[in-house]
Order: sequence, then C-alpha cells, then structure tokens
Amino acid sequence: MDVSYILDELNDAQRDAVTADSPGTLVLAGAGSGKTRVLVHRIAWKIKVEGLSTHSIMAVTFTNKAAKEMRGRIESLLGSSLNHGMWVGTFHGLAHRLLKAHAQEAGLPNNFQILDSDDQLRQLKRIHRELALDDSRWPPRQSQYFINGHKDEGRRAAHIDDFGGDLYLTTMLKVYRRYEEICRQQGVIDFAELLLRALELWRDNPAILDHYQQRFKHVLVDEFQDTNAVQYAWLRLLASKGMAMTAVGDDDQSIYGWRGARIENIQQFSKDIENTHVVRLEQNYRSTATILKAANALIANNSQRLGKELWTEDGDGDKISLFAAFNEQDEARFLTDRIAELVRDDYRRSDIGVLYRSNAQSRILEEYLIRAGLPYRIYGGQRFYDRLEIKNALAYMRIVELRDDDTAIERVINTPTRGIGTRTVEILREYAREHQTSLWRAALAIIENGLLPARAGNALRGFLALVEDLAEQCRDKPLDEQINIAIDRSGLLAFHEKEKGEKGQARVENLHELITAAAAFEPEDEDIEPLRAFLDRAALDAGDQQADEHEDSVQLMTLHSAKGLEFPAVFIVGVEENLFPHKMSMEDPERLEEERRLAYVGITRAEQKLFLSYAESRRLHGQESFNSLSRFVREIPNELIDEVRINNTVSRPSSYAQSGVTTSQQASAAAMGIALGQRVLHSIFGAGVVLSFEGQGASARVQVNFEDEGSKWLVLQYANLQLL
DNA sequence: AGTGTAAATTTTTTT
DNA sequence: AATTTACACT
Repeated sequence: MDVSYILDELNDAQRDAVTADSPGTLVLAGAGSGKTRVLVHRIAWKIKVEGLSTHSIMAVTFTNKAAKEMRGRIESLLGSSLNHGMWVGTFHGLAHRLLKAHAQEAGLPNNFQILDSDDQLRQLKRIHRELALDDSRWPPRQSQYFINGHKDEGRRAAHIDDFGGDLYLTTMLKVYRRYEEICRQQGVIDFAELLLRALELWRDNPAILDHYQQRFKHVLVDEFQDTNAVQYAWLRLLASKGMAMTAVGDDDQSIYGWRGARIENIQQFSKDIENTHVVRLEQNYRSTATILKAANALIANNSQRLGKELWTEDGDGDKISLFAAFNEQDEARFLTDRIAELVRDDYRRSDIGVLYRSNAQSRILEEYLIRAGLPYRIYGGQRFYDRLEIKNALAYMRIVELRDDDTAIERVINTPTRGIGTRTVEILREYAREHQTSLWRAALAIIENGLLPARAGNALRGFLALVEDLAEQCRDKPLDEQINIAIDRSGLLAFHEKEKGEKGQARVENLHELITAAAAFEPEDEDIEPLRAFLDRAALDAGDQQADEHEDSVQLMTLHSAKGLEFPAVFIVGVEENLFPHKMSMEDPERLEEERRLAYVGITRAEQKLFLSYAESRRLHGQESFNSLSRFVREIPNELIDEVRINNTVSRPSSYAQSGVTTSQQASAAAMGIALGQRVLHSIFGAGVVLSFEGQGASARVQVNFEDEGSKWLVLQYANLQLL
C-alpha cells in the first residue's frame, strides 16, 4: 500500500514525530510549526501503517473548534468518514460521554445536567444567603474560585484540612460542602466536576477502567501545556497499563494557569513514561522572520522555559507597526483606517484578526467598524447559549427533562411574572432545605398540605401545571417544535415582545434563532434523546457563533481565543501597562510571565503584517486612565518596529476640558512641558503619571500617580519633575 | 405582587 | 459605563 502521502510534504522533525514508535512521544511544537498537521498525520500513520483501528484511538483537545477541525482533517486525509468509533473531543466532552455511559457507577442520575459557571455562581449566591454570609465580606465569586480551584486539583471538601479552625477555610469549606450536597440532590454537575467524576469513575471501578485500557491503544493530547492536575491524572490512569500516548504542546503558549493548567505536566510526562521520545518542532511556516524575531526576543524574558527558538526560511517582510493613539477612540480610528487600507490592497476582511486583552475593549472597536461599514465577527465574548433569554428558554426545557433542577426552577419560576413572588419562593426554599429535597418536590408537598395563602398557592399550582403541560405537549414532537411550544406557552416570547427598545427585539430574534438552531441540530449520538443531547450541547459548546458566518468579515477576539488561529494581518490593540499586562497580573512574577506568553501567542498569530497600538489615555469602565506603553513592546528589538503616528499634528483631545483645567493653566503647564497623562520622574517617589493640574505660576500644583507610592499632589515649582 | 428608579457594585482570560 | 441589587411606590 502506498502511504507516502502521509509523509510527503513533511520536514524531518515532523516526520520523526509522525512515525515515532515509543510508549511516550512528546512533541514540543512551536507556534506555526505544523502541530495540528503532525497530530493528524500521526493518527493516519497509526491507522494505515501500524494497523490500529479507529476504535482504539482517542484524541483530546481543549476546544470544540479544535476537535471539529481535527476530525475533519483526519477524514479528508484518510478519505473516509470516522463515525463514532474514534473518540475525538475535548476533555470535558469525553468525560461527559464517559459519565453518561456509566452514570450509575459514577453515582449520578441517568438524566444528570451540566451546571455552567453562571448557574454555578447563582447557586453559590443562594448558599451564601442561606448560610447568612455577608456578601461583602464573603463574595460568592471567591467561593466559586475556591471550589473550582480545589476541584481542578482533585480535592473535594472532605480532603481539605481547615488547619484547626482557620476562619477563612472553615467558611469556605462550609460553602463547599453545602454546594456538593445541593448538586448531588439536584443531579447537576459543574465543569470541574465533570473531569473529577470521570477520574473517580476509573479510579474506583477497576473493571470499567480495564475495559477502556483494553480498548484504547493510543491516546493523543493536544495543547498539553494546558492540562490540569485532574486531566493529567485521568490520562495517567488510562495509560497505566503501557498504552502509548502522544502529547503535543508548547510551554511558551501556556495561558490557562488561572484555570488550573500546569505547565509542569510537560516535564512530568517524560518523567512518568519511560523512554519518552522528544521531538522539537521549531521551523515556522506561518510568519515572516521579523515577526518571529520579535516573538523570540519577547519570550526570552521568561525564566522558566524548556527552551525553543522559532526560525523560518522566509524573508524579513514588513516591520511591525506601532501606533501611539491619544485615546481609545483615536486607536479605533487608526484600526479602521488601516483595515480599510488593507482591504483596498486586496486583503480579504477575514484575513484580518483584531486581538485584545479583555472583552470590554471590543465595544468601541465595533462602533468604529460599523461606522466604517466594515463587517466583523466576534469570537467568544457573550456566547449565544449564555444569553439571558436563551438560558430562560432552555431552563423550561431542563425542568421538563429534570424536575429537580433547582437552578432552572429559580430562573423561570416567575419569568415571565406569574404571581409567584419572593416570599413564596422563600417558603419553597425553606421547605426544600428542611426536608432535604428539591424545589419541585417542595412545591408539590406545599400545595398538597395547603401551606400557602390562596393566591400564592394558585399561582404556584399554575406553574406546576404549566410544566406538566409542556412535558405533555412536547412528547414525541420534533425538537424545534418542543422549544417553540415552550417559549410560547410559558409566555416567554410574549414577555420579550412586550419589552421595549431594541433589546427586546434582539431577544425575540435570538429566541427564533434558538428554534432554528434546534431544527438544524443533529445529535452526534443517535441513542440519546434529542432534547437531552441538545441541552448538553448548549452547556458544553460555545454555540459556534451564530449568523453571518459566510460573509467576509474582520475577525475580533480576545488573545485567549486567538490561540490556534492565524491571520495574514494581525492587530493587537491596547498594548499598555495595566491592560496588557493586566494590572491583576502585574504583582506576581508567574502571572506576569503568563501575560508575556499571551503576548507571544498574539504576535505569533500574524503571518505577514503585525500592528500594535496603544492609547495614552483610555476610558474604561467609566474611568479615565493614563497608561504607558506595554513593557512587552519594549522587549521587542527597536529595529523591528516602525513607529507610526499619523495624526501627530492634530491637537490633543479634550482631557484638559474634562478635568476643568483652564486654557491659561494649560498654557503654563504646557510651558513646563507637563500634559495630563505625561510620564514624569521624581527624585524620591520615582516614576509616575500626571493625573491632574491646578493653579498657576508659583502655586501651580500637579497630581501625579506614582507607580510605587500612589497618587500625590506636588507643587510644580519644587517638585523638580523630569519628563519621561 | 409588580414596577420603576436610585444606589451600589463590578470590571481578565473560558471548558 | 453598565449591570445588578435595593427600595419605594402603585
């Protein structure tokens, strides 16, 4: 059989990675070095040359998008469809599949539901209220962070030592325990629980583990640097009987430390598996030499690296553009102007990626893009299935599916309003807590025993009847019909139609979109009831971005969601201290290094052109701030950068007027060379930024926000400030 | 019980 | 700035 097509067009290192026949293979793949290609070709090699069955291969990725792409590329390389024999999916997706197959052994009801992070937070808020915790002293977010953090490390409440009654720990543990109890009662599991349960399932049921150990002969893991402790332990269990494993990763692209990812797993891998074959892929096929030089120089500032340097046979190409905008509007204008120029130069809009550190930055960019008539598409951000109206609609379906789902009940019991007020819900909660049961069962019992005033009782009975009616009506109907019935009968549609303004209209449209999505929904697994499969998909899948998918449009996204993508032209906006690196990450050296890796990821997305921009003054969350150029840009060698500042001659924006500084004051400040946002150096306090200004002549004072000392008012005459 | 308005709170990244 | 929460009013 001719299998040369599998190895053709691969370089030596890639070929080595594809054909390696060792128990452990570790591929350290730099950005743009053909990582996915190696994975896909390696799978083809295992099947076509080594004769493994598709049934015995498992491939794990981190995003649904990556899983889908991998499946597609394998199919097109092999020229045949993969069906369900091969397990390709995300850790969460595969864990979910596993738990559904063995729900009983995993201690879950057959129809367990997934609790997403938003619902998880709501649940925790309720627990805090129940435990009478003051939200300002004990923010629910902190509990969420605590619980997820420990779950990611494989620790349940019972495993955590409270160190003899430490108040913080005992409180957090109280919440954690109560949370576990409630989840168990309702038959719901959160994201971290999905992974932890899957691990425990194998650990505690040797027969089941053995079955999968027999079945899988080879497991391949993409983005290995992003695995957390539980995921790694899960893989180790599976591979403990000498099954072969391939891990592909890049320590320089580890950007999910905050989610429990452990870069160390890469090193651990070669320690744990004997005779690990290590392959380095350093030749880059994506970017110009200039872009790679910048990326290499930047990442060299990180201390803990396995070491790796990208190179290319390509030429230098264009320099990297750096634009200093006055403010975020100026930046947005620069962006749209340049994009328009690129489009004029025959770039397709979809060839252009716009990356930013945080989602909040996209709004202003969108505004300018719309004004310029440039179609765009946003990845990530508010996901379709996370929208309020969609979650409400799905909540009805979830209750139909599983009556005990308290989160869903709380969400829609009075949405749209139907006379069930806070007091009534309060009574339900109390009853449920006392009798250790769900809200649904509590409601049934309360009505049975006539524990409510007539009016509230009627309203509640109405809700229960509605749900039963929905369940009745939906039986044996097609999925889209079911959802249509639910949003109609529940009054949800009418509720949003009545809502005034564009918002209500958008919500109605989204609800229709949901019906369309339901009609188009094709379950991956025929055996599962469509509604169940649809709800699972809604929880686990980002909802592959709706609408306009085929129009040629500029691609907007956070740096995190850009990982794995590439564009001929890339804009990274907001390269400012405090924003990127984010101020939350500046104190801790490890987190700062993660920010640097994020910058590395961003830069290496670019094929030909890279534009960086920053704003000297930026209004974010209603507050004006003055940030200096990001240290990451300063870490790029000067000769690679071309500083452009098109609007150089335009007068400074109105930051003077806003702060109430008069023209004459401006004049005297200007005479000293001091402008708002100007960076200055003080002999004692160090470096800082001018925030405000008042008075003239001898009484002139400036307010400076010092990096180390905070903000201070100084008499200009004596301050002896040096301009930076 | 429901509705509207004022006050308070929150702003990193996501399966 | 925008969203959630608290509170007063109908």
